[in-house]
Amino acid sequence: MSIFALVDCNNFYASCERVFNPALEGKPIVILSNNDGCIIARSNEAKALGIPMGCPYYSFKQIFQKQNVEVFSSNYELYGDMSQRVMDSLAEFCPDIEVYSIDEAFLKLDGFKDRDLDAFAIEIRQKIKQWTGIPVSIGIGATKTLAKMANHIAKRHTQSGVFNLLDTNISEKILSEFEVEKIWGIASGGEKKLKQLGIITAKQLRDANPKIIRKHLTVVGERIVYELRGISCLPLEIFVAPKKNIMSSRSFGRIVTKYEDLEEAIANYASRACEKMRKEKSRAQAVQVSVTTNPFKTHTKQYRNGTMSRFIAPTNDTMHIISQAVKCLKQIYHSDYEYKKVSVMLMDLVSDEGGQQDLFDEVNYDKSDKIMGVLDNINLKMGRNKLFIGTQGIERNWKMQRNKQSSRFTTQWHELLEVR
DNA sequence: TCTGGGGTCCTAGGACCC
DNA sequence: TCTGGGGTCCTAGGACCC
Repeated sequence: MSIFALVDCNNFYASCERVFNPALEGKPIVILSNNDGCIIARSNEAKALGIPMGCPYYSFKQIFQKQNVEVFSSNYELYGDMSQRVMDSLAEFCPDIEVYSIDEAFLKLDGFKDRDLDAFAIEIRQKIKQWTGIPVSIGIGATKTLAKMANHIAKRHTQSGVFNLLDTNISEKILSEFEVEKIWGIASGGEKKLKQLGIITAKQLRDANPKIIRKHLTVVGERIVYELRGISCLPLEIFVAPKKNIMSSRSFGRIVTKYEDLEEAIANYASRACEKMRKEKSRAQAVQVSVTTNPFKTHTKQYRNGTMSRFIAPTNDTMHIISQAVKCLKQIYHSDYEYKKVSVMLMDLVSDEGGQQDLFDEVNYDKSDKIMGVLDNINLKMGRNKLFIGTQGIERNWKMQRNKQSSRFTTQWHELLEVR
């Protein structure tokens, strides 16, 4: 039998804000999405006030003022760096680590069977807090799905922040009380189908016929059944799989109708996506551009469309990709809509080393790679977008709003925390 | 006034082949 | 009247995750 642990940072974004601003301790905090649109993270105190996840900020503004809720725009530079610190710290304890998301990691504890796992988890938790300032919860189980479940319990129903589902006596009781929709991988669609089959608890799902579950929830659901039985179907993925697609998309800070503004935005998103792609050491084989109006403004004319351009050979050249993206935009742009969002997706990524060269060797990567290297180096040293392609424009008045951002304490010298 | 961004995996169905 | 069988590849769309 395997042993998995899921380590999950508590209210991660809110906790990051607190590390550098201890006065926030005990206060309700919310963090907003890009454009200060939605609530995407809440401290426990904010949750206790009944502020739902994903709700629009404007509809709660007054409540926030009345209840003295601290509001922050999202600060991904800070959160990303704090995440790195947490993950590096975890790796000190266990070499078999899968970084699952910005605030979660799976550990495989098979090599620690002889230890008191609860005590070990409590030690990890205490050290992470000491080294990074971030509180975490740890769930332990025989599969990833069970470790997730254990973490859910750890976060809500324990003082220690640690919960272990390996003990069968405990797990029987927990599974019989655990609602099926809280299981990792079961969302509202699956919940509905399971309820029609009379399955309400995790225990019922575990004991259901896997073939019948597969019929209704595909192989994904069947795997969950086995995972609940302690049979691991989802292995630890230590090596980060190279990305297959890279997307850059952003809602606008205001309504945009002019073609020129959209073109600027597309060029900027394409440029950003290309940077990410080169960092991954990949090249794309196609680019897809999509545009959409604001779906919440139901009284205005709605429009959404996208189109794709395939390249002759894989490329990560910003200039080439911008020009292709702009061609796509021209195909789908109509002047009579109010646009809210555009996106650029680089698709079918392949490694930039070796790999397939163009059949007729028309593509000479050397020159392009040199130019892109210079571009990336300058922007790395001098700051994002110091050097950019003309199409990206200068005014960028479509840009998103982010008015309540905290300092990037850990990644920018001029934003270091000052102690007076 | 005002509603995020970025991914993955799976399946069904069409196109095409022999 | 009546029209095979089996396979692969690709794509769009759905579902789900954080």
